[in-house]
Amino acid sequence: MTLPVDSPLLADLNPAQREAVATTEGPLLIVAGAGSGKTRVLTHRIAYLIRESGVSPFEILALTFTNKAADEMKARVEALVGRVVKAMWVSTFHSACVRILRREAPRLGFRSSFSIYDEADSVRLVKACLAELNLDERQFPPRSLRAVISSAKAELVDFESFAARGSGRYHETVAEVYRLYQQRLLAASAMDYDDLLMVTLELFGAFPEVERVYQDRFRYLLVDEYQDTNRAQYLLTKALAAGHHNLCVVGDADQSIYAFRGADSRNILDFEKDYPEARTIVLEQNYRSTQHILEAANAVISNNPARIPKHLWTDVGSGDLLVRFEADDEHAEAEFVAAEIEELSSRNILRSQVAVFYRTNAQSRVLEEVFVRRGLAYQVVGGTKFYERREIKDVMAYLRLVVNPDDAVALRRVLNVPKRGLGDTSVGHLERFAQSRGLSLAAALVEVDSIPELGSRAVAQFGGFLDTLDLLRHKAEGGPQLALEAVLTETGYLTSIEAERTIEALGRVENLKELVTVAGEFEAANAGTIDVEGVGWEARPGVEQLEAFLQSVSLFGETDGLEDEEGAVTLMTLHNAKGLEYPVVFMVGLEEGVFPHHRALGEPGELEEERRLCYVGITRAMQRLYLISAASRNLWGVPGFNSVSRFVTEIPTQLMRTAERRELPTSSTRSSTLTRVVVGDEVRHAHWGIGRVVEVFGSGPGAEVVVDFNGLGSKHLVLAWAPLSKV
DNA sequence: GTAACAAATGTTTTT
DNA sequence: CATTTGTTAC
Repeated sequence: MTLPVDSPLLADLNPAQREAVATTEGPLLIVAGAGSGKTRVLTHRIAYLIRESGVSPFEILALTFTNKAADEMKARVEALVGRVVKAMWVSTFHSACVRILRREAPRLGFRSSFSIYDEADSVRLVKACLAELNLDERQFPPRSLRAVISSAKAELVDFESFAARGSGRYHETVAEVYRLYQQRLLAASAMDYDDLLMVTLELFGAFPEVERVYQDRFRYLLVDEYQDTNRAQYLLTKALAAGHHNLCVVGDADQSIYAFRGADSRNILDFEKDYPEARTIVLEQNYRSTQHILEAANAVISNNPARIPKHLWTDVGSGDLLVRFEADDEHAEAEFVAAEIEELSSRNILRSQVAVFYRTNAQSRVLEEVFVRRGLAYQVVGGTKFYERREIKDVMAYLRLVVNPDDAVALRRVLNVPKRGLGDTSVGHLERFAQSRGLSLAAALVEVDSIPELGSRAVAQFGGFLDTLDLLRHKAEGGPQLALEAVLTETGYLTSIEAERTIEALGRVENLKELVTVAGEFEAANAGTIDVEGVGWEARPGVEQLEAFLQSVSLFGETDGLEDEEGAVTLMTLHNAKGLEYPVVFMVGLEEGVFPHHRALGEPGELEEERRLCYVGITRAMQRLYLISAASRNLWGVPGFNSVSRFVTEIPTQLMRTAERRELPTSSTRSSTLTRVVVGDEVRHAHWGIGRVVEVFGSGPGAEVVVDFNGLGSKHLVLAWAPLSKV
């Protein structure tokens, strides 16, 4: 075939990349090895469609898995084609579905301002269902029930098929919970993450004319990380591409690391079966890593049976050897990492070029302690997420109630927050009343007068709560920021936290302030933007902005807030590392039982997924890779001795050198470097900042101190454990 | 109804 | 060990 090689968009691409960009028509599979310029190809392809093929941006839909990936793609396409990118749909599967559902969900009985339940909301609802069915939480743990329901939904198994596909008492009960759970979601006009995909597909099934609209509109479809699609995402892709078949999918089966949440790498392996006319282009040249790093990655991944061999190669040279270090325990591990990073900075390697990857979030704690103590700037991606903090969820629940009065989970959450004398007894009466009359909780609330069991005080409090909500609905017309400020003041939430006068409360106030700022920024960013359907440029009224704000927060993910902070080392899980690259990478906790995780040890399938995760980790590194393990590690306060991870032994020894043991400044590696303090000392705490010692009990490392932080609260601390240092 | 304390229980990874 | 849940005393 002939390609118009004169397009500047094809200029600095290799032949395979060029073909991937210019093959615009028909199904196309791009097998993109790690670091092979995948994003570059995708963005150039979009630009090529617009600039060379004359495709309207309105006709392009690009789907990614994370908002971060979507944002990056948008930014890079914008650099190529300009502001017209704002009119394009470049989004995650989930937000694309939300955009469709905001418009179409009323056909299925949902408000267009439906709520989106995150995992915690979802667990709460499962609990409520268990209570309603008089089931024991111990026998049916809500979290695992939610997980079962979630995986069923990812496979598009509704509660009827679920009930039919198994037998026995346990299965029947789960099916019953599933049924009630769905019923409650609909009644609350709410969807969980899985519903966003499943309901969209239901919508397409029930209203072919609606499906047709989106099929016709999106003539060109691009899907990133196709190996991570689950059944629902696969079918959604298929449905949208059914009319025109201009479907371009990009992925790498070796980087499939989400099977645990329903991803099925057969989707990418079977692409050519689904679309017999498909072209396949393989990108094998790696532009990211040194040869040594690539060889290590290839060596590890080749231990997975039944994979299609791939030969990633690079011409950047062999580079440094990988660095291997075995620490005595997790503290020594963290000390080594910190010391090594300091050593690297003395050789002009910036901290922002360094990342530390671990298997589980809990592993970040020791690293953080050590980094704080040594004054090493770092940022953690993920972990306790901002939007999952209690105070944030509380005020967001108020906002959700403002736009969706049916949201029962949000209602239950804030009915007595802040405390207004509506405890379990009163709320229990309300719930029984609602249930007996077949009313929603919101509807029952309006009729509290007719609940005989309630005392006059409770009735008045319920009434006051309703009035507050009305007031908030009124204020919400002023947009997200004003709505939020109204929640903080009118509900008494802020006052009640401030009244606690503790350090923790101070932190919460800070977080709430931050949220107000975020809301303000959201307004600024969305003022006068083009509206969802591209109908025209118009500022959206306050309540609609609020809905959009809630939606963006609901779908806000792990890596999304990540900006390369100047001078800070980045800490994250291996899962979060996908799609990123760093000149220097530390992989820690390379021990059997940690990585590979003990849950995977007996399961060949899961072990292979762990190995792919390892492959992902290794291939993030550009120049330098450290492989670190600890001979002993405390797990849940109990010391454990794990052997070195099989992944380390799978790497040829000639690719590695063993690091020398560094001189460690302190041998008794505990959190605090302080052994002696006196009243009046100024100290710095990892989380709470600077404070003054006001009391000391006992002596030595076992001593307890009382520290007054900023005069705004004080804290009892055990000297040996608290991450304290002298100012 | 709430606050303070004791016990139990749980950790993989995430849109 | 850290958070959440259950129990007790006000």
